[in-house]
Amino acid sequence: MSPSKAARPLRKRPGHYHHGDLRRALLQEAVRVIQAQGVETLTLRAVGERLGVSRTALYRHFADKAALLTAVAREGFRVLRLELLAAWGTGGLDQFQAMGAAYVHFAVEHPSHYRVMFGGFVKGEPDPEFAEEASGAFQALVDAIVFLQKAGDMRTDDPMQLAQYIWAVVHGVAMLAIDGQIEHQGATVDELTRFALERLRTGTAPDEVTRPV
Amino acid sequence: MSPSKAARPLRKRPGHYHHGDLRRALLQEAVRVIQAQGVETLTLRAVGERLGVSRTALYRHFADKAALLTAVAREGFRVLRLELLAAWGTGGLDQFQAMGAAYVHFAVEHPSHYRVMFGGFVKGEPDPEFAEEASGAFQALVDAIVFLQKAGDMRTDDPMQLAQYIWAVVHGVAMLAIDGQIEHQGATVDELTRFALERLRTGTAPDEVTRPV
DNA sequence: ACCTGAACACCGTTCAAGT
DNA sequence: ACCTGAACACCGTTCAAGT
Repeated sequence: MSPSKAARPLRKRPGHYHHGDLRRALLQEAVRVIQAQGVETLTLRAVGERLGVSRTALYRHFADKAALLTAVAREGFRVLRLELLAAWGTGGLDQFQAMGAAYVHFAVEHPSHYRVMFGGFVKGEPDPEFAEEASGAFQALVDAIVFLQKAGDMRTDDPMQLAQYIWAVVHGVAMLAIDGQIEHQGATVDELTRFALERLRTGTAPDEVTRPV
Repeated sequence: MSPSKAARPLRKRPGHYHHGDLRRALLQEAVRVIQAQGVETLTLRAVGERLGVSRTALYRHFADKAALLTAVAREGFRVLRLELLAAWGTGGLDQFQAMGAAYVHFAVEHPSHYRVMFGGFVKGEPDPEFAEEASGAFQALVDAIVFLQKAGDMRTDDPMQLAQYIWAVVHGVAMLAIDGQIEHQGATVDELTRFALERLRTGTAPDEVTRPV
C-alpha cells in the first residue's frame, strides 16, 4: 500500500522543521473534526497533535481559536456561493427553485460548517474577508431575484427585502433540518423543502390580476 | 435601603446549611448570565460562587452542564408557547399574523434563551419534559392552522407540513435577526417580519380561483 | 438529603527559548 | 519566520468526607 498522495502533507515529517502548509492543514483538520464530532469538541491541542505539531504552532497562523472558526465559516460561505451559482446557471424560475434546494442541501451535507457560519461564533465585525464572503453568497441571491423581476416572474418589491425574506425561509428550513426537528416528526427534509419552495413561489409571484397580453 | 424582597433568596445566607431553593436559583442565575453575556461564557463555577454555594452543589440538582442548559431551553419553550397563545387569543387571520410577530419578538427579546433552544445543545432524545414543552409550542401553531383551515382562511394542505413550513419562516427571520444580519443591511427586524408575514399569508392563502358565493 | 474541598484530567493562551 | 516546552489561569466532573 502506498501512502495517500494528497496534494498537501497532512502530517509533518518528524525531524523536519517546517510543515509545508500548516495553515491549510490546520483548517482542513479543523473542518474534519467539526464535521465528524461537532464544534464543541474541537480542541486546538488535539488538532496540533494530529498534525504532528506542537500545540502552540497554530498561533503563527491564527490569532486564536475564534479566528480559526471564522476561517472555517468563511470557507463555508465560499462553497455555498459556488453551489448556489451552479444551481442557478443561466437563470429562470425553475433554476431559482433549484437554488433553494441547493441551499438546504448544502446545510444538510455540511451541518457543522453551517453551524459555525450561523452559530454566532463570529462576533461583531471581525474579519473583512469573512464579511465579503458572506455578502457574496447573499449577493448571488439578490442577483437572481433581480433577474426574475426583470423577466416578470417575481413581484417587484425591494430586491433586498425579498432576498432577506427568501434567505430566512431557506435558512429556517435548513436549521430545522440540521436540528433533526423535521424527521423527528415523520417528514423528510426533501418533502418540506419542496413544499416550502412551492409556497415561497406562490407568495412571491407577481400579482398581475390582469396579465397584459 | 432595605434589601430586595425577591420571593426566593438569590444567595445562601452564610452559615446556613440549606439554600432554600437552590434548583430554582441555579436556573435563574444561569439564565441571567446567558442573557447578559452569552452561553459560551457560562461556567458552573461562577454560578455557584455568585450564589454563595460550592461549585459542586449544582450536581445535586442537575446531572451536568448540559442538563442545566436543557432546563433553560425547556423554560424557553414554555414561555414561547404562552406568548404565542396570548397573541392568538380567540383566533383569526389577523391573530395568526400577531402570533408570527410574537414569535420573532420572543427571539429578539430573549436571544440567548433562543440560542440555547435551537443551538444544538440538546442532543438526541434526552429529556422527555423538554420534548413535551417543545412540541407543546409547536402544537399551538398546528392548532391555529387547523382553525384557519376550517374557517376557509388557509389552504388545506397537511397541517403538519404547513406548520413546519411556517415555523421555518419565523425561525429563519428570528435567527437572522438575532445574528444581526438584518440590521446590518439597513433594514429593521419589524419591517422584515411584517413583509415576511405578508408573503407568508399570500403563499398559504386558499387557492379558490372561483370563490363559491 | 444536601453541601464541601481537594483532586483529576482537561482546556486556551503566553512567552522565553530554540532552529 | 516558524516551532517548542514549560507555565498560567482557567474549565467540568468525581468522590470521600462532613452535617
